[in-house]
Amino acid sequence: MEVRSTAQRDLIRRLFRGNYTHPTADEIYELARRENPTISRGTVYRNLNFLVESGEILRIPSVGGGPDHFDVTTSPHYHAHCRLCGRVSDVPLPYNAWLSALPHGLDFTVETHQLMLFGTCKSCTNKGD
Amino acid sequence: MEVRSTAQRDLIRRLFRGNYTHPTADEIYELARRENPTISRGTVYRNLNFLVESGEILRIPSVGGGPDHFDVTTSPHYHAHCRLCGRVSDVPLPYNAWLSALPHGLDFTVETHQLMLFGTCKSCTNKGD
DNA sequence: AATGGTAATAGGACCCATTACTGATAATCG
DNA sequence: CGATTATCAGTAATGGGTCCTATTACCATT
Repeated sequence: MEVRSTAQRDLIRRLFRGNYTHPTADEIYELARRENPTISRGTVYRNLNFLVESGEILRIPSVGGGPDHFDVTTSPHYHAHCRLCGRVSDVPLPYNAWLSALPHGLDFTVETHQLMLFGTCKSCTNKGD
Repeated sequence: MEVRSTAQRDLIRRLFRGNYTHPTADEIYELARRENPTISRGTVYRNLNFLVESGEILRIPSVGGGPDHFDVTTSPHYHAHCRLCGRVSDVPLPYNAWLSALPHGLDFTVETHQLMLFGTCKSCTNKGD
């Protein structure tokens, strides 16, 4: 299937360049609307899925109902979720670090895994609990 | 606030006794309806929340859109999610095992964490991919 | 430059899991 | 027993996301 370059797709790509804030689909939608007020939510979702498929960005699946986040850093790594501001940040813990600790003889074939820390980020802590 | 004992709450409690299948709210709803056909979804959700609050069961938050699962085993532990049948099983990896590996000087105060393995469970593997 | 084929779009309907609201029912206390 | 009010059944509403339909935009070819 031929892949076309469109203004909307390129806009979304640009919104990610140098953006390490792990935005949600809705945040991307709001940013995109500032430059293209008629862009639709469907287009944002479709292109985020496309960019994840093509390996340009990473999806950080929600844990427990909230929205998914997206990440320009495509090498797999872990994330921390601030339960006060809802923002997601990177955790400099080597991926697969603990997987070697997995017991053998598990009745389960592991393909991937997801680790998420929950707590309070620096800036929320500083603002006073 | 006074806590009352009701048939619906006790029924849901009973459905968990000896049930290590990590059911979803909907699975509990279907089981409950076999004994009490007029029980409502709202009641199931309300009581699952109640039982989680009171520490009688554990909520396993969904990762990536699916429904939450619930667990009679209340001591924290890890889970594996079969992406074929959707069932959740326990992983005998000591909780907090890897947390000691966390780098110090993180700009984040960790309160809890969630680890989920994704892959294929034994019975789905046996059924042939 | 116009054309055909088809990818991608805007906008909205729809889906799923869950929560919130609204009387009605019933468990507990006095 | 009767009053209080937690809990209930039933339904509407919510939030995040997908899917559908008509329309538009891209691009290779004449």
